[in-house]
Formats: sequence, C-alpha cells, structure tokens
Amino acid sequence: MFKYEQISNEIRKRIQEGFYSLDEPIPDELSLSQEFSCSRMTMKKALDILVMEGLLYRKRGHGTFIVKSAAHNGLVNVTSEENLGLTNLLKGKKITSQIIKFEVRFPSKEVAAQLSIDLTTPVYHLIRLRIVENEPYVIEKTYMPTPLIRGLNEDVLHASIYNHITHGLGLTIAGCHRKIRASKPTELDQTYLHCAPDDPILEVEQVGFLNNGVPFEYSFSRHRYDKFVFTTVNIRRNK
Amino acid sequence: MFKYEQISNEIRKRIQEGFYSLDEPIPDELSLSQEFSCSRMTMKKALDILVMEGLLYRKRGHGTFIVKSAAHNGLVNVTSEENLGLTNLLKGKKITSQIIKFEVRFPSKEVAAQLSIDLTTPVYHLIRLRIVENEPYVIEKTYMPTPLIRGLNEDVLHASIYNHITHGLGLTIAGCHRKIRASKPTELDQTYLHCAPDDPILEVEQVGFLNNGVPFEYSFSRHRYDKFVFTTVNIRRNK
DNA sequence: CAGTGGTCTAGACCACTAC
DNA sequence: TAGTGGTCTAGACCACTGT
Repeated sequence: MFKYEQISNEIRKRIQEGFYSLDEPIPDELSLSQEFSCSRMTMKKALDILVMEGLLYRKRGHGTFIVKSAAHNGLVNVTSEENLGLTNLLKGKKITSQIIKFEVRFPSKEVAAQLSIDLTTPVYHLIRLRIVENEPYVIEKTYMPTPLIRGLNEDVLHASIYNHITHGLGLTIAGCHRKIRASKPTELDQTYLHCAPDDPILEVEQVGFLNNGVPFEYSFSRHRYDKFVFTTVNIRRNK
Repeated sequence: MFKYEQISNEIRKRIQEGFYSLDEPIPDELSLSQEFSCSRMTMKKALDILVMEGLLYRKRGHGTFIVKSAAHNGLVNVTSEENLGLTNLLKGKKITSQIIKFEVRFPSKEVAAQLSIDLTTPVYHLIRLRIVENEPYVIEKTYMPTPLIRGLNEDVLHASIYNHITHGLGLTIAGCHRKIRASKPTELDQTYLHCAPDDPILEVEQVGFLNNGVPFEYSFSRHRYDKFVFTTVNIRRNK
C-alpha cells in the first residue's frame, strides 16, 4: 500500500462522510501535503485518483472541489470500470453455469486476429449460460488460446474462469477493449435466456489482455436487457 | 502544448510507424528522458498517457512494451472515451436535427436530483431527432438547467448544442457519467427512427458535467441498434 | 548482480483566478 | 498582488526481474 493510496483513501472517506464543505474548495495541495507529511507531487497523485474517480475536480488558480453529484447520492462510483468477471461482480449471489459448448478448434481469421495468434494455434471455443439465483442472465461465447489458458476443465467452467486465470494460473489481467451494442435475440438466446423474440439483447464484444499485453480472450456476452446496465465514467484529459 | 504531450505524441507516432520492434521493450525511461532532454518524471508522464490509451504496457523490472493488438490493426484506439456530441463525432457527414419538443418546465424529482438543482429551477426539456445523411440515427431527450445553458434557440438546436456550450457560452465540459442499456422501442422510437417493433434500441442515460463540477445536462439518447456501437478501453489501475 | 519501472522528495517556475 | 493548480527537475531509494 503506497503513500498516495493511503492518502487518497483517507480523503475519499472524508468526502463520503461530509468532512469537507461542498461550497468551498478542500484545502490546497500545499496544506494537505503538510498535513499528510508528503511532497506536493505525492499529494497531487493522491488527488489525481479521486479526480479520475469523478469525486473531485480542480479549477486552476482557484482550488480543488467536491463534485456535488458524486456526494449527494449514496452511489459514489468508486473504482468503476472493473472487469473481473460475473462471479466477482455479483458476490454473495448464487451463480451457476451451464456449459453449452466446450471444444478446441483452429481459430477463424477474425478470432486469430483479435487474439494475435496464427491460424494454427488451437483455441478453446466455449459457450456458457450464466445463471444467477436460478435465473438466466447472460450467454458468453468465449475464445481463448489453448497454450495460454491451460488446465481448463468442466470444474473451472462451472466456477469462474477469471479466478482460474488469476489464482490458478497466476496471470494478471490488465484490461480489456469493449464494444457495446444492442442486438436482436438469436434462437440460442431465446432458448437459453428465456427471452421473447422481441426482447432486445445487450451484447458486449470484448478482447481481454494480460499484464504483458497478450490478448487472452475474445468474447461475446449476450445479456438479458432487463438484467444489465453498463456504467462508465468519462473524464476529459487535462486540456 | 506541454513537453510530456509533445513526447507522447512523438512516441505514439513511432509506434504507429513501426519504429520500435514489437518483440523487444522500447528504450528504458532513463534513455528516453535523455533523448528527449527531460526528467524521468516527465518521461514517465508521457508514457503514462500511452499506457492509458492501451498502446503500451509496463513490466516492472523488465521494460516497457508495445501492446500487440494495438499495433497490428489500423484502429489504434487513440484518445477513446470522447463525449463531444454527435456533430463532432461524425465530422464530414451531413447532420441535421428535427426538433420534436422544445419546452421549459419545472424538473421532476429525478431530473432535479441528477442535475443537482431544486424543484423550482426551470429546465429545458427538449427532444431532438438527429439525422445523418438523411437517415434517422438517434433520438435525444435532454434536460438542462435554464440558468446555466443560456441562449438556447432553434438555430442552436438545429446545429450542435455542444458547440454552443463550449464556444458560444465559453463553458468547459469535463466529462460525463453514462449508463448503457438495451431497450424495446417505444412508439416515439418507431415513428421517428423508422424502426420495426422488434428492433432493439441502444439507450444511453447520461449526466454531463462542466469543468466546475456542475451537472449541465441529463439526457437519454436512444440509438438505432444498427448504427451505433460504444467502445471502451478499460485499463486496471496499477496494483 | 545489474537493469528496469514505481515511488517519493524538495524545491522551481509558469498560468490562471480573484481581489 | 497573492493564492491556486500545472508542469518540470535532478536526484533518491525501493521492488521486481533476469542472469
């Protein structure tokens, strides 16, 4: 735990508890760096985190302020933009998986391109239905390079692939690129998600990559439209 | 234009032009800071930008590498996460707007809460159909506080509200919070977007806020499912 | 061990804002 | 003019990786 993390955690707590007034700037960077016994650069880095989280904004020559819409509702979009897999997102709920397909294949051109592998590297091709509290939520179609994601078996597929990758294989997930769109339900969707022919689907196409920049999964997740919403926080970079 | 921006632009150009090998790390931070005659902190900040853009990744104790999936396709998701309005997104295309509703009202509880105003502050309530090259693309329902967004008129509504806010009013847009979901088409959607009763809609609920943290718009944009896809890049924060 | 990136410091000057 | 945040420096030590 680094100093700037400790400091930003402390200030986040203060914001949430109403320690600072909403109508005035919080103390300036110099004062705060003295209070926390750190340099101004470290203070700035701590505040940077809260700015990125949408809790604070800065006004040059004026001060640093609390974003009102972040303080007035209880949500406080702390560390949005996670991608830990459904199992970790819905902790506490009973999640099960039905395996619809579990094969090894050569990749199509498209899949090979997305995974940065050649056409002769086998990939897992798997389709899972994810069920939350006995209700179908999402169908995931996933491609993963077999040399990278070893030891995949039915036990893993019934639990959490992400936990297998991070804990079982010791790999570190760095992030993902996503495309989000609306789509009409396919036959597969209707069968497994129990949705009507006119129920829309929220589809997320995703390339996940590791710590070392290697793509490890290319997936299409098709979500029931009444069960999912994707939230993003966009902050403009400093001009 | 700051030094770290110049440097990150130069390195981005190099990556895109294949100046650096994909199999080796790019030069280390000390060498680069010497090449660009800057401190290591500034070099780090320049590289930070490219890491956030998904072009580079770092491996502690090893070096800084180019993300293969970013180099091998021409897309190179540079400065993703923009929110400049349709007019600026689709530059070069002919965009027109049909005004469906343009009223001033007192806000509902929900709208007032999202805009951080009280129930007695009037808001613009407007609905626009945005048409690209003579095809309907999206219906936008927007609420904006009248004291904040002054000078709204039909000319502005037919052009670009975002440009009015930034150039006309001299305000600076800082970012937005978005919720993205799939939805069934309403009567309004079907009428104006010319979509079938079973065509899904991609809805984006958005609170936009200014430089000074004040929310300036609360909107629902309903997109034709065959015209839009939302792209996000998620990078895990340094652990 | 040497080489890398990650953090942190104690200053400096600049740009912008309000008074 | 005084106070703020934004940038930048020249160094330091630490954590991690490979040989």
